[in-house]
Amino acid sequence: MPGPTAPAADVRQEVRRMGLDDRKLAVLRAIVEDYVSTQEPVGSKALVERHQLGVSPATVRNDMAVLEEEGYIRQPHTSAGRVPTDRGYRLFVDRLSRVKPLSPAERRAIERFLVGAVDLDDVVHRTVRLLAQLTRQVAVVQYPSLARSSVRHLELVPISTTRLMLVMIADTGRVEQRLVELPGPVPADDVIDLRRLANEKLAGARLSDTPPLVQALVEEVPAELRPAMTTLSTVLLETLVERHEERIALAGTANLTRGGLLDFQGSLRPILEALEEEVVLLKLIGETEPSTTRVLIGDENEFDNLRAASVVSTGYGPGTTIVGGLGVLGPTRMDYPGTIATVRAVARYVGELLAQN
Amino acid sequence: MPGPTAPAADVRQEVRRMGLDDRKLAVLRAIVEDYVSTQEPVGSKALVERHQLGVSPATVRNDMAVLEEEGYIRQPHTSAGRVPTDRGYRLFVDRLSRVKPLSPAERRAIERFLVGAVDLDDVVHRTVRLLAQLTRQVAVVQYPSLARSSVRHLELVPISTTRLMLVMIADTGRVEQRLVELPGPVPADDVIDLRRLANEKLAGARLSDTPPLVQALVEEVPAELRPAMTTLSTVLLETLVERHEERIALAGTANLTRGGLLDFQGSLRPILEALEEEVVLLKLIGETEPSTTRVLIGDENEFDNLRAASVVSTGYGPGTTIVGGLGVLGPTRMDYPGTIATVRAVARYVGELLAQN
DNA sequence: ACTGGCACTCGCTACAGTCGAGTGCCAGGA
DNA sequence: TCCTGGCACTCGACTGTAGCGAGTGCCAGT
Repeated sequence: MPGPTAPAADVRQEVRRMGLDDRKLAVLRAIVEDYVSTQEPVGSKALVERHQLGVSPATVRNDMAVLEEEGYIRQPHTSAGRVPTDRGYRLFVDRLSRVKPLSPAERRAIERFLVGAVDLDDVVHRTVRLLAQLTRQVAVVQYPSLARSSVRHLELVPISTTRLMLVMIADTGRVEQRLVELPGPVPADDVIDLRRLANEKLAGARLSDTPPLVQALVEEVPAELRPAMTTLSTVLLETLVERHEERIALAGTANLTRGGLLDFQGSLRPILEALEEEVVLLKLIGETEPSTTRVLIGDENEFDNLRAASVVSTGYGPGTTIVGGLGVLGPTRMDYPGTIATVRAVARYVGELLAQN
Repeated sequence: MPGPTAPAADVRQEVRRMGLDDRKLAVLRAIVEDYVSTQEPVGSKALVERHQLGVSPATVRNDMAVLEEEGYIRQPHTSAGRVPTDRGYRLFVDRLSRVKPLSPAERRAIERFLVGAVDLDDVVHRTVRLLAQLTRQVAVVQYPSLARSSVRHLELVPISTTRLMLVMIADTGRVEQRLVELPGPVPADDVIDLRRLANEKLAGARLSDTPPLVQALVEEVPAELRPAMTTLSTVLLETLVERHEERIALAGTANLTRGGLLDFQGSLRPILEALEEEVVLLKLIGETEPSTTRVLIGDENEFDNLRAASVVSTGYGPGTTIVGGLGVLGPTRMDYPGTIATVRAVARYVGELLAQN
């Protein structure tokens, strides 16, 4: 893979090879910008009126014909203007747009919104609502992933003689509880021992590193505590291994109805269905790559239900580490530069907030 | 207020006074049933064909005219069939319908869905999805209300010398955590004392009864622990008094798109907006009355955004106590008997499940 | 290589006409 | 008194036609 600056040059070259000179790219940029703001197919005449292209509509038409042939734009109907294709948006995002700086008002909104959060739940809920409000789209925030957290403390609360509540507090602020059915009655003193032993061994460890530690723990434990510790460790491991434990917050679904029924080809159904599936959401924003912002446009998306949507997502976390993902989902006809800027900014602020705790 | 059987007789009498004999009621019932299943205005001819009314279309037309005059049905257009009004649905629900018994398949689905829940979160999530799936509508489940819970255990986990994580475990299974900023450094031994004292005083108490206990706790505590206990108690009380702490789970929003755009007069916007507001949801299903099932039809609803929707809700809890509410939201054109039956059944199963823990 | 001109396409809107479901009303019959 | 068959009427849904206009592709000219 080439270095970080190479791809732009590559793209430029490749684009050139296709016969797209700078003016044609300017035309594409103008089409995307106009279409995003007006939501109507844009024609050659309107284009030259609203942008200083320095050429006549006829010339623009010729450029448009080339752009269409290359698959960057298309005509909804023969007698209509042009609309960007997913490929057109992709080129726009990669080559033709600069990330918009946030307005001071937006910065203020972010800060005001996030201060005063008392709780991880609170932070996540505020974040997701903020993101939905600023981008006017559907926002998704993943809770800090357990896999990337460390154990801060394990607590065992007796419910009855054969039942414990296991509470795990992670350094990211997440708190998970599990009911543990013990194989037999365990006296209160033994519970204290179990807790002490477990904390000595596991506190501070990254959750992903615990399986061998838990294994050792079970083996080292005094014989009379062995059965209890075994069930305990089973539950504990399931809490870690099972990635079902990822949690997600969602907000702004009402924003899907903006722009009437034009976006999403008239039916919100598939979108709403996809948003109900945690697995789908996790794949969308659960960052796999480095900390770069990811933009998935239309059919680049792996889920059929989301073919009419775009997703902008990024990772967040204290400092430079990443503990979870967040992002927004909207129509392919989306203000990419603005959305990308907002998503990044919110992720950064949340990261700072987490770093303070 | 009259006894439990009186209202029906009252309604019958009042209805009679309006000149609605049994046949007219049968016509209304038939209209509601047909309209609910076909989603199209129902005419006199179709009615006599599909139901054994024993009279001619003309007679039915006369009855319809009366029903319309009384406000139970209306015509969308002059040359169309009749559609029930909110008032018509109300009469139907109160007088003309029996709660449908659940099918064995549904009972099995409920049982299968709810066994194997490991966690309160798990129970709530499974429940809300189950409810959405069975009723094919939007389901809402309130977590067990803190106000109706008792303290099972308080845990204090040191984060740093001046920071504690306060974890409260309630008997309903809810676990709440709060970060506590102490006024000054507190040694580890003192934290243990704080925990012991707090648990001695508060464990077992209903949360609504704790304010005086917390007050006493602060006063009784040794002087050197006083400042820490004071901040602790502040946080604790805010966790209880602030009813912001109610939590809600939601599922099935995709079901809003069933029935095309006919339901909800063409726009999901107001509905989706309402569903984003926790306060609204709580008012909807947070049961105020006794354990009876509540049905709110159309404009009986206090929120303008939900004028086109109906809500069926009830309380749930272990045994006969009630710790939270659950329900569904759908179009006024809804299978009320079936929905009511399902909501009740799910609430009962969840109650049993909670009773086991 | 760009531009003005021109013929062409085709979606959108308005309008007129037909069809048919459904109604209200009335006179006659049980 | 209540029900019924018959009949005229209403009006939404659908169809077909025509004109408009935005927008295009192409071509000849500079």
